[in-house]
Amino acid sequence: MAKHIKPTESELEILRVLWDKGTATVREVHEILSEHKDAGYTTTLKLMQIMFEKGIVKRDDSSKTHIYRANISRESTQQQIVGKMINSLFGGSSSQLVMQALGNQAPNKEELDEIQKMLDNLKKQS
Amino acid sequence: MAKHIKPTESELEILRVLWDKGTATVREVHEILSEHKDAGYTTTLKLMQIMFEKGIVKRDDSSKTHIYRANISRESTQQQIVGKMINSLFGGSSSQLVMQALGNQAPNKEELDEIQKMLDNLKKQS
DNA sequence: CATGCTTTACGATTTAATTCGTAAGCAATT
DNA sequence: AATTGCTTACGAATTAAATCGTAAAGCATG
Repeated sequence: MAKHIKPTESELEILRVLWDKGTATVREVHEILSEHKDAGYTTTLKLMQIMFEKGIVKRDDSSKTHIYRANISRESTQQQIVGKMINSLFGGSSSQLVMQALGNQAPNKEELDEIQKMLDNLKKQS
Repeated sequence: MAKHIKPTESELEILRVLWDKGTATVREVHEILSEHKDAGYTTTLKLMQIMFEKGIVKRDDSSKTHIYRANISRESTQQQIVGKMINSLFGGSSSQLVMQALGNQAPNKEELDEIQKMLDNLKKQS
């Protein structure tokens, strides 16, 4: 059932907004993106139209101002991209990626506990 | 001092070969790549020439057949890409990435122990 | 209903990545 | 020395992503 779709970098930026907000108009997405990025309104519009053609987003066009929402989940997209990276950059070893991520940017106490819990579970199974 | 270089997907494939072998000729890289990918020899050559111009690889051209080696380390490249992904896809939370990676593809016993060791260290510090 | 503001649609351009054809050089072999 | 087979160099074509300009349509308000 996993969508075989690889969002580009720009598409990912838009998806993040949609994932956060649930639904959004082009204007709303553009406002948020333009805080950190500098591109014209029609650029964002065009990107979202292309994403619609690709099936990455859905839209409600019953009123003039269309309302967009993501059509692929954050989780499946994360999984797809992380899985790909494990293979392409870490020779298939997820633990290498985990080590790198942990060394990179240490999580706080709560997060550590959460990871510990996950680890305990995996240990039981192995 | 981190190189501000973002290898493309194809460049990463070549880097992986160079990281594994240490040094390699275009022919050697191409042989390995063509096991899984289908592109002509001159394509690989051109890519490696471009990588040389960008400074991603070094080469010894003292003999006719040039000998290439990576000019950015596997570790720093991993760090760069993982860091970027944590921000772009996991809202800056490395633990989210870790959870995703662990759920994605469970490590074996030895790897779990290694992760546990790392986790213990981080806990001490926090 | 005219004006102005916002929207979508869409073509065109730009930029970057990938691919390949062809030429030229060099070395070994005939 | 000609042939063969490898190499690099390099221009050019292709493909994909991102950007933007312009036009047309909808809608509110004077």
